Amino acid sequence: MSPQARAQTREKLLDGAIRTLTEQGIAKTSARSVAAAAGVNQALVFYHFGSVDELLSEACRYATEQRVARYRERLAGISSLGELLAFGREMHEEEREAGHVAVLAQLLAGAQTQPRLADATAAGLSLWVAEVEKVLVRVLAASPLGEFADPVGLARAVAASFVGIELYEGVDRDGAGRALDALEQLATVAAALDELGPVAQRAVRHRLRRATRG
Amino acid sequence: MSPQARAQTREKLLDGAIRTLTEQGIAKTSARSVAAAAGVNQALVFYHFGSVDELLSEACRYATEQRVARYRERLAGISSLGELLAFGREMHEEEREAGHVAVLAQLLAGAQTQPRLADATAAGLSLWVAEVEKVLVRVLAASPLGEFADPVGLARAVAASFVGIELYEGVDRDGAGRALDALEQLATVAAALDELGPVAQRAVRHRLRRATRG
DNA sequence: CAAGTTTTTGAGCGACTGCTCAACTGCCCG
DNA sequence: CGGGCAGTTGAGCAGTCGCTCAAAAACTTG
Repeated sequence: MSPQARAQTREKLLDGAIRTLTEQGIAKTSARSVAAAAGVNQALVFYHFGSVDELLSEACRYATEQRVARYRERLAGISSLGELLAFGREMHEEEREAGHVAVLAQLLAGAQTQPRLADATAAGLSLWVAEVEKVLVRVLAASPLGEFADPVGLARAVAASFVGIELYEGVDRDGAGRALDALEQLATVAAALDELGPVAQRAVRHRLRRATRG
Repeated sequence: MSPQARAQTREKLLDGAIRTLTEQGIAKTSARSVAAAAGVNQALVFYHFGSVDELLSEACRYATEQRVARYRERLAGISSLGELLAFGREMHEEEREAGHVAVLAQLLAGAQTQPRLADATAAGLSLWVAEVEKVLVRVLAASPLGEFADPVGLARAVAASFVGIELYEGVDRDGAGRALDALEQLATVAAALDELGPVAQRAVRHRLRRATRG
């Protein structure tokens, strides 16, 4: 067998794992169902990855790295909270059928009781967190009110919340849409605060300093 | 058998389902594992509920109604975003071992491909959404800036985000804690805006009106 | 072409799944 | 006391699970 064949089969299995995870859910993702989605024999899961958990761990990394790399440029162009939210929405719609983000939601659910999977999922999610953090650092640095928020914590909150909203969308698409609308509206409000005149700006900053000192 | 015995066994199974769901995850929740946690025979799952899915659906409703009823009074006393976030954190810590909220996260993950479960989960989550919405309506009505936010959408965003942060906590407790810190800080900022003097208040409102009109 | 290595396969193991069922228990009512 | 019945049980069925393994197939090298 050629060395490319090995990589090809591994890739088929990784893609099959991601498709199965998003189409059938973590509960129905098995060596046989993944192999069927990949169009190969189920024994190859164990030949190439050793165990199902290991395959899922690598699939998590594979899917996340792929997506992060794909969107890195667009993320680099984001300069406001509104744009960040709009980006999240667009990316989610683009990838809906491929489900490369929902993978994380399914794996997070499965990871609650499987330490091996928990590590891989945490690592995968942290790739997104790191990207969001970069954006937030930039956005907050550009905002006169940026000093009143913690980009590190917010990046985690944004990434985790997105996972939750994604799961919610699976059972109530309209509700999830309205939730995203409300958040975008909130981002608009935040942006408007940045554009206050100098007098109002100073009053706001003064009040915020007093409030966040105690 | 007395009619109370029937209700007793059902309750044992419902509690067993919730415990299994949170301790083992959706993937390892089966008629036998739930029955073992409940201390009864596995056949009773089918005698009393007809199927495992039906048991999980009822367990979702059972757990959510129980929790919402238990916290309704405290929710009624909340009058700011900061208090709402602090409440979420407290409730989560109180129930960590019982896991009555994490149930929703596990069920949401399982519901992505099981329509029967999706309905029950959506219904369960909507109980929380309704409570959060009441709080938000009150909080926003009391805030001079309340008109610039949509309580219906925000309630859904808050509830879904909480589910996501809960899942995130399962793989990175410190990260989740920092995320909650950042959100509380943000709530402090929002509260501070409410307490601006009349001149700054008017400037802010004027700017927000212009920004959210377009 | 033959020998050797890597990859792929189908069959099969024990354990588990959802679910059924005949048999059994304990209670109410005649 | 004796049916009748709600509730409970363990055994068992067909199917899937993770995983193993010997053998076949595909490819590389001499």
